[in-house]
Amino acid sequence: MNKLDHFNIDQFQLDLISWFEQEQRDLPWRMDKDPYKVWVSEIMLQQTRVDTVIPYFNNFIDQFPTIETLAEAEEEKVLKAWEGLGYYSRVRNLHAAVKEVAEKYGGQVPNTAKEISKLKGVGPYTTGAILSIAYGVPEPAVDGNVMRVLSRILSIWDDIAKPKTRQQFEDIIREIISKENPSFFNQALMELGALICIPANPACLLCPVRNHCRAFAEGVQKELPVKSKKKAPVPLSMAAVVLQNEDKKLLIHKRPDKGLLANLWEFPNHESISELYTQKEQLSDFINQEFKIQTKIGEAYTTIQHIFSHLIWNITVFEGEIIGEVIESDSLKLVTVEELRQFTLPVSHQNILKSFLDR
DNA sequence: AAGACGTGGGC
DNA sequence: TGCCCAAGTCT
Repeated sequence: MNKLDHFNIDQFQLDLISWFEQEQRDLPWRMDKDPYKVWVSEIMLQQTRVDTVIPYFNNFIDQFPTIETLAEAEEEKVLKAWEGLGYYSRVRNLHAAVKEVAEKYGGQVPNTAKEISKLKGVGPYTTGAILSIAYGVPEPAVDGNVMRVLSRILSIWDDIAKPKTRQQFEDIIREIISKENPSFFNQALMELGALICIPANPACLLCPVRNHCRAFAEGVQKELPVKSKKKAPVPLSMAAVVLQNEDKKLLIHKRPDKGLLANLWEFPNHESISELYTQKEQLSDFINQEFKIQTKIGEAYTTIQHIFSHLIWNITVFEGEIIGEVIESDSLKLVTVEELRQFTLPVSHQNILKSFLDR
């Protein structure tokens, strides 16, 4: 039994693309088909809502309008333009990949799946999105929307959280994608998922392809897609301190270039390990050894919780003073509140700063 | 394959 | 409040 038996591919393409031509949103990355802008938008849109991305995209393109300008930009500036968007490795990978395109491809984004998919941060979805939208190549671009929409239309009950399932959807898309307009076909599927075929309470009565939809016919649209639940985030106790010197400058530290919040700046902190001695003593000992400074840590004045996708920071926030000299380095600096604006802080540490200024 | 990797919004 | 999500990729 083939899922596509009795499925009218030509009529489906027509109904879907006609709807998209009529109803698509005006979005800044739809102004033209510049492969670079398509690329930037696709990276920003990974796991991120359109409304969140719009201002970031406009600002990013203002600052880095071309491959060349981004390739030549300093990482500090590039990270700053991403501040608050999350998944920061996206922009570090984009930066590295754009440099590669500048050097290896003369500033032209390559137009084959083989070459595009080798670029850092460009996986199967983004490869298909760039190829179809910027170059009109009929390549699948299977994201969460496409899996949700297709699982309903074809009544597919495989778990879309499994990596293997995405491959199966790619195989199906290869069979039904419009060869004449793969760009609109792929975008229409995603637009439909964003506007009509939404996760909860899909607006089937407004759907341009409901006559093609098996889940709608069977009344099971709310049961699809099947998606296994993610593990709950793990709570972690942490102590952080806003340290001032005699000039009221604040001590900040640059995180390592790998892992969580890589290369972002933060206030000195560490994970609380045992109950053997107080959080304050642990923090003090850690900072003295890690940064080779002497401090007088005061009292905790607030607590801040920050929830990531996979963990929760429960941060006890202290204030304190630095005794004597600080030897600054590439990863340790003393800055005024004004100067701090140029550094990229994760939202959790932006909140620590606010709590300090408001205390 | 499954976990790491951010954040803000909706209900 | 708490949970799920939103145009995924890397290891």
